[in-house]
Formats: sequence, C-alpha cells, structure tokens
Amino acid sequence: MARPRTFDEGIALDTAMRLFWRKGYEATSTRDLCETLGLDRSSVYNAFNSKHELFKRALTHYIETTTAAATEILDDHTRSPADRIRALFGRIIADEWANRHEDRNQGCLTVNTTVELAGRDPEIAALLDRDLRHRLSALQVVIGAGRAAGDITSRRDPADLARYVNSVIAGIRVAARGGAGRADLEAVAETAMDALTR
Amino acid sequence: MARPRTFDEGIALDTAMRLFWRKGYEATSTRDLCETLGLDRSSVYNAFNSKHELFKRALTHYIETTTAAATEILDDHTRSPADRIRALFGRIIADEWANRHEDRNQGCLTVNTTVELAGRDPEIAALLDRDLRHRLSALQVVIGAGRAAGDITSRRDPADLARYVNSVIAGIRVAARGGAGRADLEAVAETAMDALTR
DNA sequence: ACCGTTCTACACCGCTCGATGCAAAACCTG
DNA sequence: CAGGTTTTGCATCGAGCGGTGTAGAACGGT
Repeated sequence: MARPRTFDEGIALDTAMRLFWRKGYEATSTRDLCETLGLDRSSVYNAFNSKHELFKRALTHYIETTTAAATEILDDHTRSPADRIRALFGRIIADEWANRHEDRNQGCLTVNTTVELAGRDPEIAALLDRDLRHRLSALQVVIGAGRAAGDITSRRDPADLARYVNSVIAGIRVAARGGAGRADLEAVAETAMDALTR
Repeated sequence: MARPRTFDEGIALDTAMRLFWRKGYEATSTRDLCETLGLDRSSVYNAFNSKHELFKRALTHYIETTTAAATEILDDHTRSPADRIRALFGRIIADEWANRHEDRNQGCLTVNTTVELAGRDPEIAALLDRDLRHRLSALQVVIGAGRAAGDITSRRDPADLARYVNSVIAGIRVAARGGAGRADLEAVAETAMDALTR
C-alpha cells in the first residue's frame, strides 16, 4: 500500500535508548540521535514525533527490559529469597560491566533520569514513579518471603527493607557512573546484605 | 583606582550554585543565571569567564560547604563513632528538607553532577574524584575508630564499609530527588546502620 | 502499468545557546 | 576635578538547537 520503512523501529528505539543512557536527555541532540541511528531527521521525526516522545519511549523500553530481568531473578523459586536479592545485586553489577563505554560505567537510565528530569518533567516523573512502585513491591514480596523462610532475619518492616535495597542499588549505580571499580561495588552489595541477614 | 563591583561575588556564587543544584548544568542557561543573580551577562562573564568555569567554582563551593559540615559531624568526639555516622545520615536528610524547592527535594549537587557530567567532563570528574576520596577516607577513619571502640561490630574492611556508607548516602540522595518521603529516607538510614552494628 | 500512500533526503525555519564588542557610567587616586 | 581603570548595559555574533516543508523515490494494491 505504501513505501515500507528501511529501518527496524525496535532497533532504532534500542539504539536511541543507549545514547540517552550514556549522555543524558539534554546533552543528546536530535542530530546526535540521527547520526547514531544512521537515519535522516525526517525519518526519526516521522517515526517518533519529537525528541521528548522518543525519550519517553526509550525510557519505557529501558524500564520494561530492566523489569523483565529483575522479575526473572526475583521470581526464581529455585533460590532462597535472600539469594535472589544477592543475585539481583550481582546482575546489576555484571550489567554495569557489560554495558561499559570507553572505560566508564553507564549507571542506570532510571537513576540518571530521576536525577536529571524528575523534578521538572511531570510526564517523566510519572513514568519513574510507577516503575519505582513496581520495584518496591517486587522487592517487598521477596523480602516478606525471606522473613517467612527465615533467611532474612531483620525485624524491620519489609517495606522499609525494600526501600533500603532499592536505595543501595541506586547508590551502586551512582558509584559505578562515578568510576568505582567492580570489587568496590561487590563489596557494597555484600555489605548491604548484612542489614537483611543480621 | 577603578569602578567597584555592585554585587558580592560570594553571594552570586552561592546563588549560582543553588540554581545548578536544582536544574543541572545543561538545563541552566547563562540567561537563567543572570536573571536569578540579578546581574547583566557581561557582569557574570567579567567575573566568572564562562559558564563552565562558573560551574566549576559553584561545584567547588558546594563541596567545600558540604565537606565542612560533614567534618564537623564526623570529628565530633563527644559522640561515639557509630553515632557520628548516624548523625551524618540525619544531617543529610535534614538538609534535603531544608533545601526543598517547590515540594521537591534537590538531592546532592555532587551526586547530580556525577550522574550528569562525570563521564564526559574530565575536569569535573577530577573534582568529584578528589572529593570522593576525601569523603571515603574521613568515613574510613570514623569506622576504624568505631571498630576499635566496639560500637561498629561489622568485621568487614573499613574501606569497604566506607564505600558502603557513601553509596547509601548517594542512594538516599537519589531517592530524595525522586520524591521519597522523609520517613522513607530515615528508614533507609536506620536500616543501613544495621550493616555496621550487626 | 499505474495510482495512492508512505518514506526519505535536503533545505530551511525561528529561536536560544554561550560568548563578545563597545560605549557610557562609576569609582579611586592624584 | 581630571585621569585612569574597571564595571555595566545593550546590541550583536555565529553556531547549534528542536522542528518543519517539500519534492521525489519506493513500494503495495489493483
């Protein structure tokens, strides 16, 4: 019926996501994006309407991917609950190294965006907030199970412990983006577990 | 000998710091700065040379202020070492609420800048790295003292524990900027202490 | 083979960016 | 009060920004 696309929208979205992830929203120009995607500006605007909408889709794509990976680990009933939290830390640290760019870790697009945009972009803030609630409730479920199973011995409210784990993850992400070494991040994660299994 | 300034450079620097803190480097234009400072652009450029140099000075000013406040707490020998770490968390959380803007926490300029610029601005990265080392060594000293005094019972390497505390602080800062409530942050801080006093 | 529709390439829009030039104003020194 | 120096106000610069208009190329349906 009409001329088909010469590019895969999903691949373009993933590539755009990685550029936003690395450079941030403001520092990524639409021309940067087009060059990286290998597409003309009119193609990008035709497919994604605006830089802001492209970013929203890229962030959503990141959240979906990250949530899927986290869910796979947190729902793995072959592991004990505490081990699942440990494995989540391990996966996050491994991903930092898998996604390095020019000897530098990228951190996490969610954390980066929270810092850069949450305070002045309500649409983005809403996306981030929804994702935060999902992560907190997923963590809380596992922590609750761990307390029932006895391998998470902290007597604190599981909601608080979930907040704590989530904050430590954010801290690890910031440290990674700040240039911390892998051993440093692993030590932070192991130490963080002590508060759950005390 | 010549016409004197009509403004206080220190106050201008502090005001600029607060604007960068709230909006980030890229999202703050030199025109924003001039309007907020109540100064003409030529005055700002005459005093600070460039946006980038102004930012470096603002960041340095922030680091000095923050370091002074943290040192005061961490060197307070009237408190036990563990209590000093606790007080540091408390101070950080209190400052988040003291510096709120339009019902939103600001986080920490150091964390925000690490996320936004550390990966692509070597000068800024060097400033942040130097500050990070100072903070880690200050924390490590207190943690070492706590272990000697017996109120920090974790057997982990004090350097790792210092990294851990610093990461938790970064995580709290991100959570604050993401809209977490005060009780949430306090729960994270209390939980984090459990890993030191287990 | 042609038509209708969509996509692509390229030029271009108005605007804002960081930064500068210049002349008038304001001060201190002598 | 005149001379020398710096600051200030305003205009302006080239570059890059996000976004658009348009003409023609590339397809699928008939």
